[in-house]
Amino acid sequence: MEKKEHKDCMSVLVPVRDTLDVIGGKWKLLILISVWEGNKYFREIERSIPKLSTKVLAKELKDLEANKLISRKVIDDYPVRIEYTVTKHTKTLQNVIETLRDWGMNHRKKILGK
Amino acid sequence: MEKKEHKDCMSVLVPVRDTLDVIGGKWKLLILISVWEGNKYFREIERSIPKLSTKVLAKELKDLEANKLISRKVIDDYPVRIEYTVTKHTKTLQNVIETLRDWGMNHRKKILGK
DNA sequence: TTTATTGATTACCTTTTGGTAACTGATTAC
DNA sequence: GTAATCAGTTACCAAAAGGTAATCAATAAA
Repeated sequence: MEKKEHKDCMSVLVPVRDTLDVIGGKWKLLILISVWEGNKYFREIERSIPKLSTKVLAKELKDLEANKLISRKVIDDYPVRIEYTVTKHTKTLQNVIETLRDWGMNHRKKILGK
Repeated sequence: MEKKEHKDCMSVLVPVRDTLDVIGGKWKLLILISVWEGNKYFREIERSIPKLSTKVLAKELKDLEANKLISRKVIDDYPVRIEYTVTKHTKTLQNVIETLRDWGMNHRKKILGK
């Protein structure tokens, strides 16, 4: 048997990578949860997450908006206000977050001793 | 209401981050699945994943071993062989991978049209 | 008039990550 | 003797990510 048969692992890995690209990274989930909790305005979100810079927040909000996990509404008040909120699609992440949390808690026990 | 009450989102985020640190990144899951499928030796794993460099593989295997997701066994044959295998702990990732895959598939539909 | 706030953008720099190629010592095949 | 394979390591360089600070126009308060 010279050559190995390979399972089609790409049909699993591609969507897994999609998910990790969308919610992975240092700030994405932090920002999502801040907005989820009710922080609506740029500065409000910025102040709610220590060490998060303006530049990175602006970029991450764009990414999240492109993935329909954040909606950006322009409010035409005296000073133009921008309102960020989570979407119906964001709520579908609940299960993902819980699964990652549960595995992480179990893993921590495994690694740092029972 | 000047100050907001904040939920304890850290009790969720810390274990979620743990999980993402362990299986996130460009190569970790790819390597894990390659070994899972039966690739046992360093060069064998390296060749099974296009574009993966020796240096990165060596580093990632160390990380995965530190997290008990890969076991490294030295076989004292004529040329010393090293055998990599997945562990019982690796198998507990099945559920996580499936959850990420399912969300990713659903997300793809959402973003790239119904 | 000066200062502060709003939601950002830009230039610049540092840190992290990743990739290339050469090389290690041991062994086996030619 | 020469070449190749094993499991890596090392030095060097390039790309990506991330942080800092200044700046923007609009408005409102002091």
